[in-house]
Amino acid sequence: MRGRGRGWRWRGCSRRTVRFLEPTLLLLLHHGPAHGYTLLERLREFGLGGLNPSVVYRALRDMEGRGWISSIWDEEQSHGPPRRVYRLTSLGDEALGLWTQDLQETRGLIDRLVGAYSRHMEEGEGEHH
Amino acid sequence: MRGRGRGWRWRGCSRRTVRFLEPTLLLLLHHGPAHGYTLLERLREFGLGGLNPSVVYRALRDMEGRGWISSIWDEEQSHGPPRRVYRLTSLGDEALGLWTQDLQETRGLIDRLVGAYSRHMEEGEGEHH
DNA sequence: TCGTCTATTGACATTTTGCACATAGCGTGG
DNA sequence: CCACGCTATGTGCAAAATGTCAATAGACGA
Repeated sequence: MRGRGRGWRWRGCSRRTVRFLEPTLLLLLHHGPAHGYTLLERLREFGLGGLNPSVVYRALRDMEGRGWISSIWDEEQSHGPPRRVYRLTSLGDEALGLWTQDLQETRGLIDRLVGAYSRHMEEGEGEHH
Repeated sequence: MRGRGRGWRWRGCSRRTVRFLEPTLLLLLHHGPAHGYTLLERLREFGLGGLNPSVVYRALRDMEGRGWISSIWDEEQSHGPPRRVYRLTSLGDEALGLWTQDLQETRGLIDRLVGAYSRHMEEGEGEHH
């Protein structure tokens, strides 16, 4: 059982969600520094809700490893343990630009696919396969 | 070293490629039955070139496991070993429809992301982070 | 002090992916 | 006939990505 067998919509949250996690985080940080937990909530605005926190924190640490973002412990504290403040670096700013290009290319691909599909649906109308 | 560390464009071919492999294959088969090797070549039309054959064959077998496509050994032979002919099933036809919807949602998400990015670029012009 | 809410992190199992290689029929040149 | 190259498909495995569960930890109220 490879997990590929059953179901075309996978476990957990949709695969799509994770694919867009990093660019979305970069975008959110492009607006200004933020805490991880805050980002977690703001992700919902972009339809990336229901993500397991550790997935998000992991993404943040990975991006920090790449030098896209930097983090420090927040001085002033709220209701809880110390929080990290993440901030976009200039490298991350660049990365966001590249991601944006990449997303646009992806959109081009989707357009071609969906276009070909609907074109073929109009013409053929059911005499395929 | 998790592989996440370095480089924002991963090994092999772009990650995007694999994610669109299945819907593209379904679309190609929507036009009519075809051999695996043929599909492999036609993928280039959609910008999915440079894929390792085993990746494509694996996807085909997985999709067959899900009942989206069916295959039989081709009777007449060309220059080589026996070939399989893949054909879309009605279940696969449905799956293609669902995939198309999914792709359109994905496009919506991209639009929101790219939109937010360019909007923020126009306003702010470099006083962020 | 016990439970609950906010935050972040760690560890581990499962799944996905890429790659290298195995198999195999046919044609061709020597 | 044999080595070689081309067309086709399939296997196995290591490495990477992902999902889940649970640990840690401070503040706050009853």
